[in-house]
Amino acid sequence: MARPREFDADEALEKAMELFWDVGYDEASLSELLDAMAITKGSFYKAFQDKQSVYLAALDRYNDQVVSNTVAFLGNPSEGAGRDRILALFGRIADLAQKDGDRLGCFLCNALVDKAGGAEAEARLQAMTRRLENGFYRALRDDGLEGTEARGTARGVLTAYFGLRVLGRAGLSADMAADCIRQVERLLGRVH
Amino acid sequence: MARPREFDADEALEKAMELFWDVGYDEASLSELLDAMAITKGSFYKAFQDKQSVYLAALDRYNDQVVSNTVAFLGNPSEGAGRDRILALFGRIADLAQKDGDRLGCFLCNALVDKAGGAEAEARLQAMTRRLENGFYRALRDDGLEGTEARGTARGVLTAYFGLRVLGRAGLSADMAADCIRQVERLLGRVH
DNA sequence: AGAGTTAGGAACCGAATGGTACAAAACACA
DNA sequence: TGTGTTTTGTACCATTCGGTTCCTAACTCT
Repeated sequence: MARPREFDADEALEKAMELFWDVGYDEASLSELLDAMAITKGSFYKAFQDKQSVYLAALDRYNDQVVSNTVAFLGNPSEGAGRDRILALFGRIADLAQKDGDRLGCFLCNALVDKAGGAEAEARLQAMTRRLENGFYRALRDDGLEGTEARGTARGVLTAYFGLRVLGRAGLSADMAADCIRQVERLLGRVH
Repeated sequence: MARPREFDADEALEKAMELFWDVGYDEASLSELLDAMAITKGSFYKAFQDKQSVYLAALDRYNDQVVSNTVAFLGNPSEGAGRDRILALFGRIADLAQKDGDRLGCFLCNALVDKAGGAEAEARLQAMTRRLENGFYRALRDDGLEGTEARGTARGVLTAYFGLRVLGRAGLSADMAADCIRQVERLLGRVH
């Protein structure tokens, strides 16, 4: 029994996430944010609390969508052996990154470096990082790797993942990407 | 034949670099910058052009000091074999990072993700990245690795380097750091 | 000491920042 | 067709942003 909302909150949050992903927290001004979300200031502060809470919501959204998707892929036996899933993930990232014009990188990685959004943001980022690490870990366990061995390798893979993501945002070349992949292969004992 | 400067420009630039390193370009407001550099606005704009040029100068300073130092270490035969130099570098970084309270990471890596400072900044960042890669490359060549092999491995090491730096800024634990090092060892064929 | 030159500092600038207040508009329900 | 409720858009808020102006202070050289 009231006026209905004229915008899709979920859609607006998606656009907010894309902006934060691209330019970070501080660089995304409120007016840019409103433009991206295609709403006005009134609606913004009625639907959400403030800029920071939208940032946190964007992080949650990234977790629910991108990270979950990635972890699910890593844990999906129908995608091949665990190490092949990891390699496929890296290949996908490298392909995406070497298409010039991407330069987005990984929101989690970017936000980790950004250090914005206060303690609440950091807690979410740490949780996401752990999820990713555990995704790699479980994929390696699927290949029969022993616990501590899988844990160590998972962390090495996580390190390479973030490194590749940074290079992707820096605009890595095709052959650079190929070399990175090859090193991950070696890390996983899958030398061609 | 004029009034002498009351502050050390080099020292002020050092402080500016430290602030940009810590919080990035946008998050470092002019007033914070002035506080850190311990000068007033008048001196700032008299001695430097504007905020961005100080940022560029800070990047140059990082290149001249930190990156040069790192590359020199990687190329110094008296520090042991090439791969041992690389491992020593990673060990140093991990040690520094696991001391809690650091959380600075690498200015180059942070700035790469930040994407601030315009095209001039990006050119410097790309140059620095190349210097680092070549530092790894030359260290590997010192161990007798063949050209393309050394290039590929250098890029894998560079990826791990950035990854470790991101994790360091995220506040990695001691055992996480140890695991990362172990994977680099494996990458270099120096399994213990 | 005086002239010339530069640094320092404070006042000031318009623009943009994140955020609030409030009236008008658009709906659901009676 | 009112009436109540919520959204929307606009005007407004203090504060801060990066940057300029300009006067005074401090110094060197003659």
